[in-house]
Amino acid sequence: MRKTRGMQVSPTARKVYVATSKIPRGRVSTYRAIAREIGKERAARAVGGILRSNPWPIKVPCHRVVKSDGSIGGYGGAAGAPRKIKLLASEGVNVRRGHIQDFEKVMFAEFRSSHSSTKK
DNA sequence: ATTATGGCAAAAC
DNA sequence: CGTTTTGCCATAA
Repeated sequence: MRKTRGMQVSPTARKVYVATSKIPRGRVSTYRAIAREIGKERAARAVGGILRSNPWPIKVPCHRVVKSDGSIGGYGGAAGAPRKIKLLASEGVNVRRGHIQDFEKVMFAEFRSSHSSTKK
């Protein structure tokens, strides 16, 4: 993502937004997967909090982030869920009874280019 | 600095 | 499957 003049977020938040932006259209990822990607495996909850105050609702597709059990998760307030479902549906991801259909197939977690960087 | 609060998760029932 | 703990971490107040 390009740097936005005058807008600054904490380093953690920045990583979250960057990772989220990598989720392709028609796929979804999870709060936990993102937490792992940013190097804080147990910060799934914090990731949710960060996405909640997403400064770039369009550039950062926070609607593509769901819970690790495939259930829909939140979006905006309690009234946001239906909106999230609709957005996903418009990208080809369907939701039934509160969870993502074929979750395992649309799940995305390969943020880093596949060449395993086992060490750094 | 300290406390409270979540767009969560895993385990225990 | 569902609900209830318990743990975790970044924010907001």
